[in-house]
Amino acid sequence: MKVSKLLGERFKNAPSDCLIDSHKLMVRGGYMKYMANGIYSLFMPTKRITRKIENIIREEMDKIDGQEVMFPVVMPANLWRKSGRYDSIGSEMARFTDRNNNDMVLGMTHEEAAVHLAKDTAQSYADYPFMIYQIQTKFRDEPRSRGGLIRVREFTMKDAYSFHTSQEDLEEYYQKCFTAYERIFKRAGAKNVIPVKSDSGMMGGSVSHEFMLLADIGEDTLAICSECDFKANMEAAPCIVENISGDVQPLEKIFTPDIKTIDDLHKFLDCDTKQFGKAVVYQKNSDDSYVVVFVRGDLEVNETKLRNYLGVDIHPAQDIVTEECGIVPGFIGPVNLTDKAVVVYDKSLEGINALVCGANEKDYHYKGINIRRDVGEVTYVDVAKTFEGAICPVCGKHSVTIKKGIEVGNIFQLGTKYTKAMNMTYLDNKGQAQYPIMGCYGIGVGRLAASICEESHDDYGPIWPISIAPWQVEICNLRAKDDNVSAECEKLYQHLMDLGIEVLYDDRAVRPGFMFADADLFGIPVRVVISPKTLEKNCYEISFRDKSFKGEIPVENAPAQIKAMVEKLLSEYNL
RNA sequence: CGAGGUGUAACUCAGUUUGGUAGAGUGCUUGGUUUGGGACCAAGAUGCCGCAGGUUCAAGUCCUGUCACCUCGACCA
Repeated sequence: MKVSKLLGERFKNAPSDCLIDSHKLMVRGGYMKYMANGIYSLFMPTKRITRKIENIIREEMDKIDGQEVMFPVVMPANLWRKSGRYDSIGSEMARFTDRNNNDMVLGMTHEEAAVHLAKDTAQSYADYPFMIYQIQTKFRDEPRSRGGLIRVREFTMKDAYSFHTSQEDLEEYYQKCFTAYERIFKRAGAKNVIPVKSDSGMMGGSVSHEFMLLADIGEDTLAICSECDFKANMEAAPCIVENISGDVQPLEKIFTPDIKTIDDLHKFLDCDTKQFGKAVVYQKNSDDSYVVVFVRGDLEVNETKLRNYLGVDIHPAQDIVTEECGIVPGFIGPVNLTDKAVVVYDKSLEGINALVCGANEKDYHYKGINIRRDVGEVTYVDVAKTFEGAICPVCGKHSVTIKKGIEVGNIFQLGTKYTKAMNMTYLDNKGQAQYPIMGCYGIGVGRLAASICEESHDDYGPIWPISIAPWQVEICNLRAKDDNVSAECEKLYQHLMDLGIEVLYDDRAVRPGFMFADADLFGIPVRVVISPKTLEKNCYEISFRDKSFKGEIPVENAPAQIKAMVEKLLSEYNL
């Protein structure tokens, strides 16, 4: 490809909306063009990158016996009614009616389609297990997209669905897929991708992992043990703390005028926040009834864990009217609390002998609360957010660290939710009808490309790993108006292409600085510079985008040498 | 959905307070001089000033409404 004909403008200033490096560089480098909120067109370099990522994914999926298929983007609502998700999913699913007034949806995930496709053709246990996958456009009407390709509404995703006749078989395949994912990310040149245990939602019992590319701009928070293998999404991470029991004290009501927050109370009483019981109020989405959660004063509530424990959806309480519910905001405590609310005690309070909590009365708190003595036997559950320095739930050391990550892939043991809902069965070897057990496995292709840019760039542009780089070699013609130089460039360009190398040739008559700035934005691993200067010495100048190599090679035999370099670079990504 | 902010050229932005010919830099076109890290000179093209309504002799500027986008939060199958 010649740069003079390549569509896509590269410029110095990124639009002010671009807040993260990968977004800035990919807009500045002519990789993508904004069309609407969360919707982008992609220029040729990006298409080439994502195609390479897709091919890596394809190869790895095929290796674990995946069958590539294609589901429709537009599906009838009735299919989604069968699984119940037409109603349970909110406005992130795009819906419309066709000319006959049938309800239709745009695919945001394809469990229903996968079951629909497989259901009538996999009726015997002998057909199992199998996995089908596709690489296709999804549309999810996200409340808010951000970060360029990191979080968009329309995106390309590889989604895979496996079907099994036993949980053991699913688990075995799940592990294979896990390994395949690790290979995919390595081969694509993503250096810092780690698998973490993730929240499996309210279905219970299911196992799922997310593959997280560690990056400060990541939207997910991860709890990672610095001593052992424990890695989990914050949402799913147990919070384990050491409680200081302290001495048993008498219950004492104290006057705390207008002291409503833990912070105020801490200043007022001058004691450790670990001795406070913090109350956080939620409401059930279903009927707005109240849920009061008590956690240790220095901790926060993990709403995902709370949601899972309650088994219903909740939201933070709004506009609490004491007269109606008996809850006194700012002064909530376990003693004499209204019975109208569901009360949840976090494990962090277990065993503390004397707590400071609200007295459920304006301007009063209790000191010396002993839950067993003053409230009775209660159940303690883990609903607190873990934190930097918390105790690792696996190795037991104070070694939890908190990091940010971008979710680039996830794998999930689905179970029979969809096969049951859509009545997909097979006959086992005893002639009994059974529901297949499913797993599902996703990778966001564009997000992965942007994430790799995020972790692999400098101030001047992306540094693409050669396995996914839009081209392997860029030729910079430093003097396009010089016939000699141009002829030499053209010759090398043709020669390298004949050798099967992907070449971008910058044939424009622009100043060197301009050309180098663009080359940095292209981020192509190997750069060949040809100018009157280099030809005088009868050589080309070669440099690597990651600055790991710079040198000159003689003109004769250059194509073979360049090919060898490319192959050596590629070999680092061949697993 | 809540709070805040922004809409003027392909990009960055000025102009809005105090109404009076639509601006700058970058990019683009043409010609020339240049040529190893975003050159210089000259000439040019590019605007529904988000949209609608209103006030006014006159609206980018004031008023009302509306839409879009951005940030934080909520949400995230």
